[in-house]
Amino acid sequence: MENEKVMMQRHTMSHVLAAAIKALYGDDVLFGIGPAIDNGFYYDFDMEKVLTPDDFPAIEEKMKEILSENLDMVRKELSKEEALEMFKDQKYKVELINDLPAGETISVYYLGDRFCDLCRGPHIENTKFLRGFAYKINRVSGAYWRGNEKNKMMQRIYVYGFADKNELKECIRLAEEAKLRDHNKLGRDLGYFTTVDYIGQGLPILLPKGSRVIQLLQRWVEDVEFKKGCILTKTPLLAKRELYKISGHWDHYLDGMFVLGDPDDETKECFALRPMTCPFQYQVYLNKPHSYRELPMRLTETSTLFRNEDSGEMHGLIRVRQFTISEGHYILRPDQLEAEFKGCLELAKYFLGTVGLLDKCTFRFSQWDPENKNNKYEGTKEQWEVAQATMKKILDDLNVTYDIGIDEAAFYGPKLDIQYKNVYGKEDTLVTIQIDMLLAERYGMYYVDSDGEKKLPYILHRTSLGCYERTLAYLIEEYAGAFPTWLAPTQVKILSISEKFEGYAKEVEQKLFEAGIRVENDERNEKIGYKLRQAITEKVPYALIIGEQEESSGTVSVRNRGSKDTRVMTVDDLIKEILDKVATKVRD
RNA sequence: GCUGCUAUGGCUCAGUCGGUAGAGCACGUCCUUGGUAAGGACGAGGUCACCAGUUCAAGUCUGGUUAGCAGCUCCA
Repeated sequence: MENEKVMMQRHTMSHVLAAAIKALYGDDVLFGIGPAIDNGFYYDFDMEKVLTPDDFPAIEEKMKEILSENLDMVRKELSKEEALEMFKDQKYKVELINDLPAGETISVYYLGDRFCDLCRGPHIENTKFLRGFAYKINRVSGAYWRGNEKNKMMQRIYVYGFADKNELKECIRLAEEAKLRDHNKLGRDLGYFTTVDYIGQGLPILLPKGSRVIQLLQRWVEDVEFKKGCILTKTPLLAKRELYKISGHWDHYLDGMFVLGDPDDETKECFALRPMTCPFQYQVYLNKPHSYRELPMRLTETSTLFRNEDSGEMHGLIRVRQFTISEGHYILRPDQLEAEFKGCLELAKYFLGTVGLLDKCTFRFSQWDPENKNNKYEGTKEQWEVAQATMKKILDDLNVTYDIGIDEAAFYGPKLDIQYKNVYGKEDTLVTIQIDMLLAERYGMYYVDSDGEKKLPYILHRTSLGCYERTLAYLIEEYAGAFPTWLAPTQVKILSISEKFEGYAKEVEQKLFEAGIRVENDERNEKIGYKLRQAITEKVPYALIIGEQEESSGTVSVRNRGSKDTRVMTVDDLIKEILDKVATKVRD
């Protein structure tokens, strides 16, 4: 297969890179691993010299030199003892050799006499076959040995690599283009959000535009949820440590919580900001006894949460320490689980589809780790197997295509996570639907069934549009800042030809304003072309040009974003057109 | 949290060998009274992220802190 061939070329190139590093920086370099990846390859090194982009040209030059030597890639198989002897000065290789399963063939590859690496292969037979291979060093960064943060951090050199130089060019071009959509840049430039040193990491300020978009989303989500039979709650943003002890969060997630007071001093009150809404919303259920007739009880809340993420984890609006989420907890009878799960999934798909993000979403069935290292998960193996089997059946019944994520579950149950990738390809969870068969018991939540017995309900934890900050970030990236009319913070910008027409401009502004349209009037004494350019830069969907012709005929000249044509129409027709777009939430 | 990089007006960036700051855009005022992607003049705006240190002298050198970026790790 073509793809396999490219991956083999990339893999061989990683040996060439290692050989170049060896040639340039000597024999005391410790070598890690060097696999092929999607857009090229990387190699991990442990060395004194700290690499910077200034070193890239020399490394690329050395790689070119090695490639020009037409070296054979020669495979040799060794016994474990021979391999250990050969790599006795390479501690990472020794570790890899010792971890190989007994009986596994150990092979090494010689790149001429330049470099010899422990490697399973296969490889391109001779570097002359890599002559047309196009590559460019992308970046160098830190990476833990074997991906474990307890291990030493090595230097990882990422290289773009393709069989064809046009593919390489295209890859670099796409990366450059992606940068232009980056919400963390664009969102700041366009005035959606900002950050302030002395407020702190992960605590963005939503500026008027960002606030407006989130308000629009939030009102819409709350209205739809109401129509779906959800019950609104408003619960506190913090609680005493005792609440989190019941829920299990104190034991499982203390490090991730903002604690007010000394968590270890049991003689004093200690509060913590909420990292989730579950235990708060359960109190609504616990307020009084419930009959089976009352279920499902769909509790929802637009809920602000606080999570003390590690300092290096924050990213724009995607990973923050305070965020607001449309969080729901559905208390149900076991026989209602499938139907309610389906309802949650449909709701999420409706929201994501309408805002235009669903097409790029993937679904992940997040399961526990059966080994349950570090006691991360509550409950018994049997309980987990039941919960996961139930979820699998539901997903299969609903024809959901999903990946499985082992050790990605919540501590109380399996999840369906709806994932989205940012412009750099980094994936995060947008929406989650979780089955919880454990927590009701911890809280003593029961219902009285038709037979008069007290029974434990199941709980569905779910978000409907996920975290508003994160969703806003993805929307900025998806639309490159040019929001569809129904979501645009400013829908219309009025540009008058001169002061003489400001009276009429104001009249039009007022009419649009009264129709509920988000309108701005650019009153500066600038030429129309200049004002228009500003409107385009701000990515406003509608620019209205107003002058003598418009005033005398009671019309406006409409220039839509992305179009060079102008339409002359009455203000009423314009209002109708915009309100129609808002009502149907079209992607325009 | 880890590795590396970065920090000069709202934005993009100059600032040489250490001698207390500059441009363009944006903003304000005025002129221009205009027709579809930059009309003109003038003006205001900076404790050079913060705190120490070295020095006669620090935007510039050193250390620390904070924040931003990329990646790793983590993510209820």
